[in-house]
Amino acid sequence: MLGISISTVSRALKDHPDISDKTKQRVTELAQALDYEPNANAINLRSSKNNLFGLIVPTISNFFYDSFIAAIEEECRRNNYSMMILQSGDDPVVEQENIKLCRQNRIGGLFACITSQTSNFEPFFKLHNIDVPVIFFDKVPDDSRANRVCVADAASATIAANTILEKKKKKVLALFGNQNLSITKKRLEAFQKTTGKKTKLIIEHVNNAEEAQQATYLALKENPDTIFCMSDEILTGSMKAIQQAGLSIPGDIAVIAISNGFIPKLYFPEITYVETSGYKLGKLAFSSMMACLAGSTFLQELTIECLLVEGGSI
Amino acid sequence: MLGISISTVSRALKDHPDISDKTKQRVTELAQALDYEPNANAINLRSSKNNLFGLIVPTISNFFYDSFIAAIEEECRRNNYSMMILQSGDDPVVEQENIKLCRQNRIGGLFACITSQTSNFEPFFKLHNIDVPVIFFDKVPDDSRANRVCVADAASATIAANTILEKKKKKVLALFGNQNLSITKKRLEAFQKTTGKKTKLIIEHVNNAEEAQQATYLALKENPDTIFCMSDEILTGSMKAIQQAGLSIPGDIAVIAISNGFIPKLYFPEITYVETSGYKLGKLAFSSMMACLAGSTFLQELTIECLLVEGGSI
DNA sequence: GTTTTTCCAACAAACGTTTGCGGAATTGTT
DNA sequence: AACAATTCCGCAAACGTTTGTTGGAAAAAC
Repeated sequence: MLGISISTVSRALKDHPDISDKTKQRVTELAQALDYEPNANAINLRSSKNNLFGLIVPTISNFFYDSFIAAIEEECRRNNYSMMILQSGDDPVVEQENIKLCRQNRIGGLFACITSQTSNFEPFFKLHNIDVPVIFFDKVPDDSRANRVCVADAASATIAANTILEKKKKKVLALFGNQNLSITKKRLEAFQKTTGKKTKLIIEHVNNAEEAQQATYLALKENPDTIFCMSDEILTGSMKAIQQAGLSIPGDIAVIAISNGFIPKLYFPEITYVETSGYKLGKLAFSSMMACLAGSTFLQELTIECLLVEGGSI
Repeated sequence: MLGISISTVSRALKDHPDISDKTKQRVTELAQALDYEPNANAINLRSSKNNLFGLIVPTISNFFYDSFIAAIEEECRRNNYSMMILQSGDDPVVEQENIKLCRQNRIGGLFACITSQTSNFEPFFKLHNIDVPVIFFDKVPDDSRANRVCVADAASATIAANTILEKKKKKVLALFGNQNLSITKKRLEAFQKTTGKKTKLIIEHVNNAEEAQQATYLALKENPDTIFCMSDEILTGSMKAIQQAGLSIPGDIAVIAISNGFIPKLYFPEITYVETSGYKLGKLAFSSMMACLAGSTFLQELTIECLLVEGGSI
C-alpha cells in the first residue's frame, strides 16, 4: 500500500536506523490504521524461540494449584512469556498427551506436577535432554535427575508434630495421603520421627476427602485428642466428620493441618496450620526455571520455608 | 537421513496414498526413534489456523473462574484446541494488553470476562469484525452486539426464596453483596419479590466474608430461623458465625445459599444451595463459541439453568 | 517393440517474519 | 569534476510445514 518493500516495513516498525523518519512515520501510521499486530507464529518460527512455558497440573480448580498458576502467570507476563496450561486429571495417559502437545508447541520450559500413578519419567527427561528445562513442583518424582521445587515437606510435618508435642497431646489421629507419593512419605517420616514415642499415633492413609471423612469418623471411636491432616483436601473431609460427630474444637478435639491457608480460615475457630503457599512456590519455581534457562545445569531440590499460622484449634 | 525428500516424509507421516508402504514404514520408524513432533508454529503459519482460544479472566485463583477455566480446558482438549489464559487483575489497561496478545497469537476466538471499569468495548468488537468470535461470560457488557453467557441471577434467587417458603420458614436473615453490583440488585429484587410478605426478612449488605460473619453474629440475636447467603464468600463468613454461636444446622437454624458448589460440601450437614456452576457456564460458553465458529451469526444471551442441590441444611 | 498406465517421489511455492548483504541515490570532500 | 562517504531501501534466504504439479521408472497393454 505504501509502495515499499516488506523488509522496509519490518525495519520501520522496529525503529531500525537504516530507515528514514519520514518512512517510519508513514509505516507506523498505516499499521495503526490497519490494527496491525505481528503474527506470533511467524516470529516464533523464524526465531525458533517461543517464549512459551508449559504447565501441567492435575486440575486447575484447586486452591493450591490455582495460586501456583497465578504466581507463574504474573511472572510470565513480567518476563514476556506466555504459558500453556494443561490439566492431567491425574491420568498418566492424559499426562503423556500433554507432554506431546508441549513438544509440538516447542515450549521453552515445563512446570510439571506429576500424577500419582506416573511411573515413566523418560518423556520428561527427554525434554531436559533437548535443553528444555523441566521444573517439577509439589508432586515430584523421586529421581535425582529431576529439578524439584517443593514445600518443605519434612520441615512442615516436623513443625506440626512439635506443636502437638508442646500442647502435650497424647493420642493423635494422623491422616496422610496416598502412600506412593513422595510428599506423603516425607511428611509421614518426619512426623513419626518427631513424635517418637512421646505420643500415640493412629495413622491412616486416604486418597480423597470422602475417605478422610470416613476414616476420621471411624477413628473417633478410639478417642484421639488431636487430629493432624497432611493436606487441605484431607482437612475438609476430616472437619466434616468432626461436625458430624458434634465435637467442638478445641474443647473435645484439637486439629492441626498442613495447608495453603484458605480452608483453615473457613471454620470457627480457625484451624491452626503450617503454611505451604502455592503462590510462593510458583514464584520459586519460576526463578528456578529462569536459572536453568540462564545456563545453570546444577540440579537442585529447592523448598520454600514454612510457617506456623495459629488459629484456635489446638 | 533416509535419502528422501521432505515432502515425501510429510506425506508418509500422513499416510498419503502416493507413498509406498515400505517408505512409510521407514519414515515412521525413524520419526519414532528421533522423537519427532511436528512444529505447531509452522503448521499454524502455513495453514493460517491456530486452533487457539484466548481466555481473559480477572483472576485465576477464584473458585468460580477456576471451574469455568477447567471446563473450557476440557473441551479444548477434546476438540484439539489450545487455550491462552490471561489474567486482567480487574485492570482495564492490562485487559487491553491481553487483547493485543490474543491478536498477535491469532486466536480463533475469545472468552472474556470484562473488568468492572471496562468502558471501551471497541477492541472486542474489532475482533468480532475480523471473524474472531467473542463470548462474554459472567461480567458482560450491556451491549446488544455482544454474545453473552451468564448465570441466571434472578432465577437462582427465586428458587432459593421458594425453597424457604416451602419449608415454611418465617424469619430469614438474607445476606447480599455490594449494592452497586448488578448481580446484587438482580438477586435481591427477585428474592424480595418471591418472598413477598409471606416471611419476615432481615436484609444485610456485606462486602466480604468478615463482614458477613459479623453481620450474621449480630443478627442472630433477633433469632432468625433461616439464613440465606447470596454467594460463596458470604456463606463462608456466615458459617463461621454460626459455628461461633455454637448453633447446629438445621436444628437451631437453617441455611441456604447461591453457590458454585464447592463450599457447601465442606460442612456437615452439607449446605443446600442453588447451583450457579462455573463449570456448566464454561461448557455453555464453549458450545456457544463452537456455534459461532460454525457460522451462526445469531447474537445471543444465554443463561445456564439453575438447580437446587439439596444438602441437609434446610 | 512401442505406447499407455501406474506408482513413487521430488520440486517449488506459500504462510509472515527477520536480517545480512548489496546497490542506488544523495551528499560531502578534494 | 572526480571520487568517497553517507543514507536509505530492496533482494533473498531462512524458520518447518503442506500440497499442487511435474518427472521418471517400472509395469502393463497393445
